[in-house]
Amino acid sequence: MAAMTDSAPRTARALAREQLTSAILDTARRQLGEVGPAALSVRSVARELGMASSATYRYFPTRDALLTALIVAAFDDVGQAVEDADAGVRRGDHRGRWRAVAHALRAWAREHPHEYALVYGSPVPGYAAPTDTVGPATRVPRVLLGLLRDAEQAGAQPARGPRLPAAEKAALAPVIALVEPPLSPAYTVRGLTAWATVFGHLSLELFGHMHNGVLDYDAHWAQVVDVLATDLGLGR
Amino acid sequence: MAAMTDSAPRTARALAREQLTSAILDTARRQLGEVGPAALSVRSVARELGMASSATYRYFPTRDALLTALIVAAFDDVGQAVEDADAGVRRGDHRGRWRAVAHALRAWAREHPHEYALVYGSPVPGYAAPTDTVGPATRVPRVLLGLLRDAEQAGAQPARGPRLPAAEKAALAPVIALVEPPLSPAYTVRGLTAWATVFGHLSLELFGHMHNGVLDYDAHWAQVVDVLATDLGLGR
DNA sequence: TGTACATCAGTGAACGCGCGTTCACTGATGTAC
DNA sequence: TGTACATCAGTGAACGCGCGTTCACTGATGTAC
Repeated sequence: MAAMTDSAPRTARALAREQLTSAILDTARRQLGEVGPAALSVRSVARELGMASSATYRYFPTRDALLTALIVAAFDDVGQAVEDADAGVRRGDHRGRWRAVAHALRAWAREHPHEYALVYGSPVPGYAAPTDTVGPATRVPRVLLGLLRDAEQAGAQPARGPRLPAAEKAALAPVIALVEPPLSPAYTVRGLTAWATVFGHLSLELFGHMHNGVLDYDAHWAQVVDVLATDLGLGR
Repeated sequence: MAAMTDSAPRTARALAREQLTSAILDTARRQLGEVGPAALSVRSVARELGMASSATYRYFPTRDALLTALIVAAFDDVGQAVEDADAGVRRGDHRGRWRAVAHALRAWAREHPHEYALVYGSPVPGYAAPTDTVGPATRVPRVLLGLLRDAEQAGAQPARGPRLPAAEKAALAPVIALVEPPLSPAYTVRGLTAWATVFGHLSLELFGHMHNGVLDYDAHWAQVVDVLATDLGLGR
């Protein structure tokens, strides 16, 4: 008679299913952190959980489905970390927000190098990402764009750059439209450039291409983030 | 009596060995271009060449050795392309050189996406690069640094940025020392940042992370290269 | 120039491995009456 | 509340595959005298 607390799992079965699903996901995630995306195997996950490998097929119909779930989880994880970092800084402190976001992104990448590689590294051979991953993938860019929009609304101006051809303005339409009110094209170009710089630095650092050039990644990263903040015309 | 033209291969055996070695390498390269680094297999290369898989072990003692040779070849290939591009422009035209170099780099990456992934993407699982790859890997950075040094010697100045802490100057010592006379730290920071931007852009583009944001990669790339040229204080 | 021996290239079979996925099955849980 | 049937979860064996690498071998090429 009293209304049930009817969130999804009501029966014992549904509850068990929910738990095992996330147990599989957690284990897969742990193993991913050890062997990397290409070597992730259904059998080995099942082995660690002490179940028959065929049993996992009740939960993920295919290895690709498991990978997709991991990708979504990784995007959500980094998205959350970045959103939290952004939320922890006073709205008007745009440079502070940028720093916090950049720091959170790098910290996440260094703590989860294989997950970073899974979502931002070379594509996993034979795997084609379904559209489910698109939404979670935009969380990080949204934070960055939102912060730039706030800065621009507050009167910030990016460093001067070359003129913007009409072709380039047209090319950027989808990004520009991601936030409301929309970013100016000039700001968008700077934002995309900074975005590339950040991911370029992280990839070069994580994949070992700076070993012979830079002695102190922390110091250099801080400097790069500050250079970008200046180019983006963020406060201070 | 007449002095022999004694470059390395004199006997029929040595000649055959040289030819088969490069036949294996070429085939491996072709297959790499189709399946990517992680899926590259000794057996499949041998199959395509019509030889027993065990025979390849006379030439490359291990799969890793084959991968290493491919990595070196890829670095040399892109290094050559970039050096040629640089050499094709009048020395004093620093912006032109930068553009040519950037264009060559992207063209190479787009023509050889799997080789790009091999050398600049996520590490191949279970593979540890030996020191043989270090030399070829520096060809591209050397071109970039050389061009920046020329620009700086000619009086170019990078866009203003934040002050450089002593820790950062120290961190950059190895890069700074790569060219003679050495680059200023401020210029080095800008150079490294541009380097990260370029590779970040290429990785995001090649690995499909710009699909939903940018409509015209060519236009956007041209713009990014120009923005970087401006930030690097290169002519025009 | 010819012979005897050493070196090398290539073969095919085999070892041992792990993988993704399917299938017929048993037993437990849920549902309708 | 109890019974009959349907649904689901988990098992273990099996299929078929491809991989890296080793090994004993045969036959060709090179070298020393």
